[in-house]
Amino acid sequence: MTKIVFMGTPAFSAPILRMLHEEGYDVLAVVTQPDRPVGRKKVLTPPPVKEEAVALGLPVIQPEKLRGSAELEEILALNPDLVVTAAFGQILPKELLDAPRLGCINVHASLLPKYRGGAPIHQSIIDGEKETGVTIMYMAEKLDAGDIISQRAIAIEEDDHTGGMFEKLSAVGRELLKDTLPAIIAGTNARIVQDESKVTYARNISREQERIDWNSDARTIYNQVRGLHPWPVAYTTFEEASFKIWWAQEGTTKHNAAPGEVVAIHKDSFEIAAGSGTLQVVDCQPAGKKRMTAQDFLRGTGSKLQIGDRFE
RNA sequence: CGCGGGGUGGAGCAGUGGUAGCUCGUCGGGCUCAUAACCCGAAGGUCACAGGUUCAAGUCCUGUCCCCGCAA
Repeated sequence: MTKIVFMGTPAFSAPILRMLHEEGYDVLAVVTQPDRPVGRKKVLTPPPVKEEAVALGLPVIQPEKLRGSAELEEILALNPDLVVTAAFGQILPKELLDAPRLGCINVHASLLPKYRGGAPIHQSIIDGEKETGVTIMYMAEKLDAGDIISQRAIAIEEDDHTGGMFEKLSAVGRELLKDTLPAIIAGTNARIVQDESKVTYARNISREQERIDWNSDARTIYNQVRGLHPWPVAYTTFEEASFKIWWAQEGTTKHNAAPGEVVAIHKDSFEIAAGSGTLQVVDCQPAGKKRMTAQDFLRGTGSKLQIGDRFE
């Protein structure tokens, strides 16, 4: 039975771990990030992979930093045949990369060499891609640069958003890994060097990327809104305070207003002028309030909203 | 003790110390070929909690709990 050490952290990774366990692989240990303080109250919260591991009765290792740690020695001492990572969130030191007999493989949520980095799902939607997928690859010292073993593509639909794609891609990754593992273990798998000329990057989303630029065209802003939904959410500024736009669509009202101006108010939505076209806000959150439908916003806080008001 | 906004019928909000209101939803009725439209009516709130000031507190004071925006 193949001995595996699994390394992963968020909800994307948990189903993959579960699959390994259910398929009968010998998961020696699960390595995940330490419990982190979450939210305003800083409640110490275990990462989803830890909860999954505990539920499956698997040993958990949570190094603050892998390189040079006692936990690293612990992992090496387990002498796994294979290390499987999926959104682990830490760089693996070379001595670990070189250790397993079958190597270290990674499940990455993009069609490499496109979208190397920590936010491939967000970025591909923000970019308006029609297709993305999952890559299973050998890990190299350089992030997401290792040789490709297998890939599976999946469509990004018009109304897909990051949250939904996370789930879809997690399932695809789980199935693809399940289908690919036998060849990896048998040593009959493909091994394709990445075409460096086609590399693109998807760095972690910055605060600046979350802010809406009303000069952009409506399509671009829509992609940004759904690419940042449901986390970390696109925002703009209204009456000097931040204003989150949870969900929107491209509007149809014709206008020649300045970007950011309200150009239409409907019963359950309102439209803001973009560089071209309009963004029709459906779900929003004024500063200090909870998320609400545009209908609720227009009934209460936004009841004074009128044509010509300005979002910035 | 990081900064700030806020807790009022099911939802979103208003409310200047003196009878708790608005829009929507819900229920009943009406109009209509019909409707998410319109008309009439009804139910539904110990105004987050605990003290205090006052003849009188949703409103003023003090403390506690909770929610949210920003910053970490």
